[in-house]
Amino acid sequence: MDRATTPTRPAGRPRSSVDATVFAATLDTVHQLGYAHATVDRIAAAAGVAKTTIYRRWPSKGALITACLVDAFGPAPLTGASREEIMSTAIRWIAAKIGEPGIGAAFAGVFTDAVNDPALRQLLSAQLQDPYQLALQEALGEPEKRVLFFIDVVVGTLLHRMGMTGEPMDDADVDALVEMVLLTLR
Amino acid sequence: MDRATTPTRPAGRPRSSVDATVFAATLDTVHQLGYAHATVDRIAAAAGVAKTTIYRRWPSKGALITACLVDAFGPAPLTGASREEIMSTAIRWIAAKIGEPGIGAAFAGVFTDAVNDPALRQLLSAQLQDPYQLALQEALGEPEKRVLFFIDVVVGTLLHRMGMTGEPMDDADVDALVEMVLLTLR
DNA sequence: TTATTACGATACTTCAGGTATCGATACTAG
DNA sequence: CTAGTATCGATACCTGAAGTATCGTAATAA
Repeated sequence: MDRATTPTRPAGRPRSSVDATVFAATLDTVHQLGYAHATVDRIAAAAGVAKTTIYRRWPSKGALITACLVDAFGPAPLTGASREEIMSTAIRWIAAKIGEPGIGAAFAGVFTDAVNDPALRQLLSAQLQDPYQLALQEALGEPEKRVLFFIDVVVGTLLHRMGMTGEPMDDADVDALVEMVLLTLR
Repeated sequence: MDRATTPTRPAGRPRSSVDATVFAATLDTVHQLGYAHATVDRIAAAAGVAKTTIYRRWPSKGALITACLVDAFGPAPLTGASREEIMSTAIRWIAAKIGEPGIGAAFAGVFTDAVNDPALRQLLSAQLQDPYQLALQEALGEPEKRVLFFIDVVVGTLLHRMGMTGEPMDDADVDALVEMVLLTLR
């Protein structure tokens, strides 16, 4: 196991750097078994790590999944010559991400858990939604309320399709979604 | 307790008609405690009924919630002089329903459960989505794929807002949603 | 060498969905 | 009025999963 090498290393045994391994095992397990059956025990086993090690890093399953999604999404590509192009690129990017194996199910699952867990809802909002919302606000020059509305529309639509069919939205419908949002953005 | 009076009553003690009581207790419990803490035990207690009685009528918590929602929604008001008016009326109707105490949380919760339970997903689709989808297809004269897309957009958006904020969407944003869908419908 | 901290393993607690059992009750049929 | 049948409430139980506690062992700094 490789180690975390910090400039000022504190005393004691250093934490083994297992984040990447655990994230990969998490997505893999969710992909294969679904969110509900992807227990922390199974994720730990798949990562070759003890369950206690996971709970030392993330305080709950929801927090683990959230961190995993933040890692998987990375920064949004808010590129384009116009606001329309930026919005179009962003929608297609999130649609593609949600279509990746494990990510859509993990997203729908943690969202679902968050509905009845205010602490998790706040975490999800702060870690996953706020950064993209702020970046979009900046890139589009739209007020917060309007950007939040667009996020509800795009992410809600994609997750609803994923939840009802078990499959990510096909390209034709993603095109329709882009078109619909652009008509309103203009 | 009043009884179910069937024309040809079968032998044995007749079932007490508790559906309405149980549905009311279900929405009330979900409203007060949230979906996850609204356990079948608590719902049964609130309805003044044994848990076994509930499981004799509905095979799972998901099935109970689904039946409860079907009962709460009732038939959609697909009225209006034009397709635009029909769509507008339908969107405002479902938005208002999801805003009623307990219904939004119950909907989000059972949707959430369905993501990882194919049997429940099929039940939810058959009992809750298909009737409205078919009626909309008929009323709007749009192909199935397009109606399904509209349902994903409208319901997905409303549930995402409900899930992320804990509050139903306000009137201004429902207006924006109607406007957005109508721009695409035209 | 010692103090400190993380590690894996394992047992445990809590809670919720769902099942099984049982005596009591409300009917129908004769 | 009696026998048969199916439901009722109550209760105990099983299973699975999140999260906690404990403990001996391993890795590092001083």
